[in-house]
Amino acid sequence: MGTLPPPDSTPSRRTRVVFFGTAPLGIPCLEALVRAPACEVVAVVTQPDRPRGRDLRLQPTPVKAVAQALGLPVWQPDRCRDTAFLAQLRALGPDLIVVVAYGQLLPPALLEIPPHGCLNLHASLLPRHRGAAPIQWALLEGDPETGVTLMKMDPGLDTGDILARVTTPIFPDDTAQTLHDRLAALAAALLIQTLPDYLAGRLVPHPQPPTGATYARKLTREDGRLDWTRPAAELERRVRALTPWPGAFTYLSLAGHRLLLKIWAARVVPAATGAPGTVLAADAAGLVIRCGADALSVTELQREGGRRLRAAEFLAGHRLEPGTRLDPS
RNA sequence: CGCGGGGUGGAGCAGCCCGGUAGCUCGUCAGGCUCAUAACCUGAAGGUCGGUGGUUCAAAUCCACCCCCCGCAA
Repeated sequence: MGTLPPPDSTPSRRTRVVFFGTAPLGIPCLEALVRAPACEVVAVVTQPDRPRGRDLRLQPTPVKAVAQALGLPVWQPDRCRDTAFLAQLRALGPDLIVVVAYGQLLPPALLEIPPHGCLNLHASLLPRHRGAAPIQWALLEGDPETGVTLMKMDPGLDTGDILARVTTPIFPDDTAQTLHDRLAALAAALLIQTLPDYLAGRLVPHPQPPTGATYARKLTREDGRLDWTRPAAELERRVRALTPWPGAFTYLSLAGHRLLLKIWAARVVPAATGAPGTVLAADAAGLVIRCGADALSVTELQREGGRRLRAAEFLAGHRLEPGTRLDPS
């Protein structure tokens, strides 16, 4: 592997970029890099195919599917710290690595490969919500706003120096899906706007503030279980934070057995009486369930085996009398 | 062979085990009631019960294969 000439000495040469990404969040960034005239995406690194879907068949990652459609070379090392992979990457001679939702920590030996270093786009206002699920945790905690941070990667988990960031308000009806899509688009725009200045050395990296760091741990299916003793406002946020995955759910006893009930949309309505988990009303306007404080009017739901239905449609086929208890222990 | 649920008038469901007249909650249409209404009352239209084959005097229902949808799991 020869020494790369300084970028300034060959201004007409396109920047050789290797893109690391797995989840859909990175797709707009990848597409933007491919469109950028000053960049050449020389390879895409993504996680190995994993069994997914109803038959547990091996499926490509979302980023891989897009990369293949774009005709880009795709690499899928089991572990990106393996020396064989590092050698392969080094041989490619990237000027820059861009990482978005890749899913593995990059070792120092990898971070040192590109002359311009490794940039990461993270879907939060760092140092808040470092980690795997920043979008969901911003919603869960009721943050008034969130955003995307572009940082120069260091060996820590989302601890690198900040190069740029953009904020967006969290709207009352935002779900993890809508917020994700907005942040993904913002990330792509931020990357493309910032890249020329960064490559020209005109950006000063700022260390992350020493306080305010939180860790947004990965969600599990059990995080979706609604605890009716919690206040309705909190449960409403949880519904939006876990839509579409892993999904908020509860249980309903129907015809003698326990039925999984996914809650897709709900709003808070005032209520002062009734035990938590009790159905207060069930009509076309919604399925009103008493919570620890106030009540949740479920407007969209889905029983196991069934499709997603509006409350009125669901109730047309399922008799639900006021007084019914959900998720009985 | 990862586990499981389901496809029944326009929507959502019951009926299927124990074959024999197509049911419920809505919607639609017509009429009635009402100052009025998405409310209420009466009536009507609308279904080759996902497809193909089999068993049977007779299949939504039992058997075989196929197509499609969904939950778990990832």
